[in-house]
Amino acid sequence: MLAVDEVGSNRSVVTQLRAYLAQATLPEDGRLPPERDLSAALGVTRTELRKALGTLEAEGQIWRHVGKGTFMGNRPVDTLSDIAALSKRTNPAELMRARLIIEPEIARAAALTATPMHLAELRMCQARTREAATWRQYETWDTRLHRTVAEATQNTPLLGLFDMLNALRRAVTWGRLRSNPVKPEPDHHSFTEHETIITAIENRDMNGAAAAMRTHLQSVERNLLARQLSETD
Amino acid sequence: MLAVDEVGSNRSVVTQLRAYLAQATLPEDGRLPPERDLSAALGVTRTELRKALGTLEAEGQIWRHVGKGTFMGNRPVDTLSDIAALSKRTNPAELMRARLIIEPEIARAAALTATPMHLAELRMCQARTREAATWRQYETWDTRLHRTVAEATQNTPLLGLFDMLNALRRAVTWGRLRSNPVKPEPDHHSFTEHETIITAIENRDMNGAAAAMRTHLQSVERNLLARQLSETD
DNA sequence: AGATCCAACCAATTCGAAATTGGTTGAGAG
DNA sequence: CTCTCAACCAATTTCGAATTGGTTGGATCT
Repeated sequence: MLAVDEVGSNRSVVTQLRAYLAQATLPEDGRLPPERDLSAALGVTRTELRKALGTLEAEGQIWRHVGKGTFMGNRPVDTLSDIAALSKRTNPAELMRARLIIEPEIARAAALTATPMHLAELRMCQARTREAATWRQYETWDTRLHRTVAEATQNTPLLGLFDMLNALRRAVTWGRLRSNPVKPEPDHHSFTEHETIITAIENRDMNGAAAAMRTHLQSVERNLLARQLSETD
Repeated sequence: MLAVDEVGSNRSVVTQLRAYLAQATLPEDGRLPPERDLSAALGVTRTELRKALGTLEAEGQIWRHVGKGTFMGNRPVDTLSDIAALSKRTNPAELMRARLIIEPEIARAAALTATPMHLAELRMCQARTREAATWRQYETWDTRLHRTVAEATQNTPLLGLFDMLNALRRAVTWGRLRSNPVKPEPDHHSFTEHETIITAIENRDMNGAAAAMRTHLQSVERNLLARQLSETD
C-alpha cells in the first residue's frame, strides 16, 4: 500500500462516510447500521471506520452509545425529567413553589377550554370530596379533581407536566402518612376553595381561575407547614 | 348448601382477607401474593377469593392489574409523564400551546431569582448564538440559553418540567429536521427577542420577562407555521 | 520498528421466548 | 340455579441470549 493511499485513506473514509450518510435512508430514529455491518458495506476495516466515526462524532454530526448504536444528530440532553432522580434533588418547599407557578396557569387555560363533560366531572369530584368518609377517600377525589382541571385544558403535554408534578409530590412526601383517622371536617378550607375554582372555570373567568388556584395552593401550603410543626406530638 | 352459609361465607372470606392483610408482611410496593397462592393459603377457592378481592377493590382498599398483580392502597394515577408515549399522542401545535403557557412563567420566576452567574451565562449564550456559523451551532446555544433561564429559577422541579418540554419538542419535531446549510441571518428575529428577555431578567422585571418570553415564542410559532421546516428558535 | 488488521473479549443495552398474573369462559357437580 | 374447577386469554414481567460500541493483544505487512 502506497504512502499516498495511507494518508489519503483517513480522509477518504470520512468522505465516503459523509456520502453514505447523505444518501442512505435511515430509520426514523436516525440510527445507522452497526459498525460491523457498515464497515463491510463500505469495504473498509472496522478500525478504519471507527476512526472516521470518531471524526464525525467530534464534529457533532453523530453520537454513539454502547449497546444502543450510532445515531445522527445531536446527542440527546441528559434529561432531568426522571421522577426518581428528581425527587432526590428537591424538597417539599421547592415543589410547592413550582406548583404555585404552574398550576394556576393550568387552571387559567382550563377556564378557556373546559367542556360541559369536564365541568360535570369537576362537580362530581367536588361532591365526592364532601361525602368522603376517610382522608384516603378525600385524597383520591381531591387528586382526581385537580387532574380533571388539567384534563380540561385538552392539552396533552400540559397534562403530562401536571402528572409529573403529581408523581414528584408522591415521591417527595413519601415518608409522610396521614395519621389522622377522622374524616375531613365540613368546613375544611378546600371545599370553598374548590368551589371558587370550579365556578371560575364554569364562568370562563381565566384570571379568576388562576387566582383561585393560587389561593388554594397557598392555603394547602399553610396547612402543610402547620401540620409539620404540630408533628411533635 | 344452606342459604345462611352462602351469605355468611362471602363475608367470612372478606373478613379473613382483611385479617390477612392486617397481619401479613407485604413487600415494599404493597404487592400481595398471586391469587392462586393466596387462595390456597387461605384455604378457599380462587373464585371465592376473587369475590372478596372484588369487594376490597370496590372499597378502594386494593387495586389490581393483569400481569402486574394485586396491591394495597390507591391505584397509582395513569401517569402520562413518559416522553416516548407522550410524543405519540400530541403534535407540534399542542406542544407550542403548552410552551406558551409554561415558559413565560418560568421566565417570570427567573427574573426574581437569577444570580449574576446566571446573567453572565445568558449573555454568553446570546453572544454565541450571534457568532454561530451554522444552524446546528445556533440551535445548541439557543437551547442552552433557554435552559439557563430555567436554571435561573433555582427550582429543581421547574427545571425538570422544562427539560420534559424540551425532550418532547425533540421527539415531536424529529421527522422534519432539516439540514439548512446557511447560518442564521444577522437580523434574525430571535436576537432582539432574546435581548429583551435577558434585559428584563437583569432588571428584575418579572412581568416584562414573562411578556418577552411570550412574544418570543409567538414569533417562533409564526416562523414554524410559515416555513414548515426549521425547528430552530 | 511501526503501523494496521484481526479476532477475541468486555460491558451496556436490547430482544424474545417463556413464565407469571389477573380476568374470562364453559362443562360438570351439588 | 349456584358453585367449582380447569383451561384458556391477554397484559406484564423475567431472564438468558443476542446485539452493539469500546478495548486489548498478538499477528501481519510494509
